[in-house]
Amino acid sequence: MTKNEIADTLNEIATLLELKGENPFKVRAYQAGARTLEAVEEDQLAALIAEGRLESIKGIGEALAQKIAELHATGRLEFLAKLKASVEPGLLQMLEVPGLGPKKIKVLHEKLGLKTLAELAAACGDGRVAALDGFGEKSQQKILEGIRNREAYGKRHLWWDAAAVAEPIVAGLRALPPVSRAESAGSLRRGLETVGDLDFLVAADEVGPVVAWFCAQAGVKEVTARGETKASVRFEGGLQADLRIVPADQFVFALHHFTGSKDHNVQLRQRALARGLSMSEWGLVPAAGEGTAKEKAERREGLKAESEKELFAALGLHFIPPELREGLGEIEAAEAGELPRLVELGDLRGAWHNHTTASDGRNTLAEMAAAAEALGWEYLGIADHSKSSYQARGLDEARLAAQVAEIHALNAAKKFTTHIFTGTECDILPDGRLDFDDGVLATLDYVVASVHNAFTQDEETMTARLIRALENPRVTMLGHLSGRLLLRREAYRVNAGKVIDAAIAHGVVIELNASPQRLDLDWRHWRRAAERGLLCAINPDAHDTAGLEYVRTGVNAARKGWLTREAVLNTRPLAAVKAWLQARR
DNA sequence: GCCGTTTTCGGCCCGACTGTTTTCAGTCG
Repeated sequence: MTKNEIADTLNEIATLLELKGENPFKVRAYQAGARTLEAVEEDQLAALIAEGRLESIKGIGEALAQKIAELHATGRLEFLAKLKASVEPGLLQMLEVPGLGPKKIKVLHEKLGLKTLAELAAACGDGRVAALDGFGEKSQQKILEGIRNREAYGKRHLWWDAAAVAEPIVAGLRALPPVSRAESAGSLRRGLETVGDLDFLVAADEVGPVVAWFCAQAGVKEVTARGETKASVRFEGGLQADLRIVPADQFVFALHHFTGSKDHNVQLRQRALARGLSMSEWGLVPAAGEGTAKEKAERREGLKAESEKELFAALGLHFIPPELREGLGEIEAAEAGELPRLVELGDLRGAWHNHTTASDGRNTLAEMAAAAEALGWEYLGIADHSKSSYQARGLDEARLAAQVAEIHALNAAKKFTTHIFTGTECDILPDGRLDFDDGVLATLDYVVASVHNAFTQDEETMTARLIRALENPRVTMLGHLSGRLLLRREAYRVNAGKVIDAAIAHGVVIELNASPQRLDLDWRHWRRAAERGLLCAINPDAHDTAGLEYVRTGVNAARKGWLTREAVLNTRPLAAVKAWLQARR
């Protein structure tokens, strides 16, 4: 196991112990051990284990050292297996309900004998929860809402998670002998922030082996449909996937159809009709004449298209990238030849909002720098939390100064080709002041300002708070403007339009936080904001080396927001970025 | 479970907010 996987395991133990009502300091010892481990470099960990010197690390004693060594060597832990077996799995799910923590769950379990979310919902429904000591009407209502939200949200999945499932499937389909083409379609292909189910489209001259492979994949829990041209399966995680198999000459039409969106398709079909054509998943055929579109397509009366580009061209349009197909004016723009040249993943040369083990990150500064170099980035910004974010081990002035010195030394040593910028993710305090004073901020290359507390302020207060922060000339960019967590937490109340106006007025960048669960500021704002001069930074908000790759979802969202390379600061080369930051100081 | 010239037990431990409470416990970031 890697150090971060071991740390995950220690945290899992902590959660289980907490649910069992263990000594809270023991729980904290496991959590502290996990954090300590993250701050160790991977090869250093292997050496410490080999030399039996794990216990020389502060925070790791005899018990943790033994468990870490066992996990490192075998990836398994008997202690954890037993612990897991002794805790009802339903109780772990209850932890995901907002407002429920280990203490309350323990009470619900012991006093009412509740073991599952369904039982909990029922107990809320008939008032048994409100009657418990320490609970009341409001708690009961909040729990019920939480469970219902969870059910509603549970139908969708983060794009990142869905893509991780879909990509090996597309690769697997393409490797099958009868398959000439395979793509995923639907909202996944359009790069939407959440995905309902997966759609796969295949061109193949033989159906049987493709359906058989699809239904027999690892992770398939249930085959819900299995027909001549179509199959549906459900995976362990609840994700549903549909497979459609078409003849090669229908592939392009079907791909376009199943990519959607519905609005886009409706508009495009209207356009086709106005030109005497009928468009469907079967093909693009003359609207008049004998038979349905399907029959005409089968008689090969329609357009032959090898690519979507040809399909759009037949309707007098430039190619519309899938991300833009939301029925929000892309057809008009394609007709006028005014589609933007959208930013691409390969345009990015770095990013700013990233964490290290100094605050709540899980990889050290050197590990993050090495990972950025491996991605070919010219620069990497380090923006660890500021002191008020106590829970994230935010840095105070002294620790920040030490980190700045460490970064300067790293740059001077030229160990990595990637230049490291010094920054902070500075808390915006409830009144709009910043967590560090200007003198401290002036020692940094840049400042990301973000809200991490007092989420319940009213819209006017929150808007004024953000604008006050933007008025500080030391602020370079605004972090995750709305604070939303997709499928988990709504945005706080804020007038995004006014905040965007203020950012433009003060020359402050707004980040497109590319963390798969944030994608904040939402792509729906970007087109108009960028037209009015707002500059974007696609920031991964990485908390470990793998997290740097979140820029991929960020680019999806940026493309959905019609952003060009010019609108995104981190497409600029190092020298240009240095000059830009210098000019703002 | 970890730590220690307070050295083998007793302390470890942020602050705001919410909802439940007559003074606080639990949750959350």
